[in-house]
Amino acid sequence: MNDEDLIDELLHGWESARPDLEFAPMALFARCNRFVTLSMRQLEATLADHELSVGEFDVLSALRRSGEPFTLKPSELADRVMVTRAGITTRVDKLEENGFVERRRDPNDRRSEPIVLTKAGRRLIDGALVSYLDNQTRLFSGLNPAQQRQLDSLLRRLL
Amino acid sequence: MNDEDLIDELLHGWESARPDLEFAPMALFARCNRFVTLSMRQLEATLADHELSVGEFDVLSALRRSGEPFTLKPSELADRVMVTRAGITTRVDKLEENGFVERRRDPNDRRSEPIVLTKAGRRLIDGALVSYLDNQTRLFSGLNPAQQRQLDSLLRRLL
DNA sequence: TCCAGATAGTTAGGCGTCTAACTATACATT
DNA sequence: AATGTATAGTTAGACGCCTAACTATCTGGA
Repeated sequence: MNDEDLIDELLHGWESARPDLEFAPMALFARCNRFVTLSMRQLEATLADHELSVGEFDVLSALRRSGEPFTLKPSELADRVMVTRAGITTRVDKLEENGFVERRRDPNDRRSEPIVLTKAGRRLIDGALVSYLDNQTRLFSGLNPAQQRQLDSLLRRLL
Repeated sequence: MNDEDLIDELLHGWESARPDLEFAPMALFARCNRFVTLSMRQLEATLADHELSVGEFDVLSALRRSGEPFTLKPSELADRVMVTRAGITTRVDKLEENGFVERRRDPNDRRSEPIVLTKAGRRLIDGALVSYLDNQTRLFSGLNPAQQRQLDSLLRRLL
């Protein structure tokens, strides 16, 4: 039984239990959700080859794409990675322990602890990025370029 | 700054940091992910009006659409709700505590503990279902029916 | 200058899920 | 019938995120 069947089964179950209601939007969302969930699992497996969790990858990514000097404050990271500051604290704890980032001091504001990507961190993210992009490309390989643009435009409308 | 901006910013950040790589699929997935995440938050808020978590709603749903006598074994629930059995145990614990389901005994197999929807549970799910469907309909209200069919067909291809 | 309120980050505690180990029961083979 | 293996469900412990409370520091107005 594949995923298609599972969601169709959900739909048919409801339609026979409550023929008075309209379930198409529910099934549509279920498919979105399922796609994202399955994709995240693949992503986790891909990044595990680099001994990175998705959360850690996201932090290193934000630092990497911020450009020289690859430094962001925890609050900036929280905004970009869309996680609370508490979440950033624990991710940075682990990354620092493994030597991929360092906490510095801001001479102008002693409350602030800028996070900087180390050389090892940069090597790691640059390597993992290639695997990540390969994976994302593969996710959508069932769609031709025109269909990918179509999906993108539908999602933009939804957001 | 809305979500569109956030993902476009992600894309532009990468494109200037690594102009040698192709980031369109990454951005496409980011949009899928963001849509699902935001939608789940709305769903949580909607179901909170009925004092239900999404997880509990899923369990009651599976029982409701299984039809008379609204009974499923934990292992069947786990398959349909796509959660491990351990997860079902804790959800059922809470639902049972609140009187929405009951654990019965299977005379043919004493290992098995069929879960049955109570009258109160049925009232609850039938009420919450309407809110849930309203919410899902609203999620996709930015798309016309043809666009919704288009999205559905793209997702089917992806899964 | 001093203090009230804002802000940066961490810590504590809770929630929901997972995996793995465990208990109880059923079944199949001899 | 006895025993080894499979199956149903629960429990234990870890993980990662959240919210809320906390500490330290900064800033603007009396």
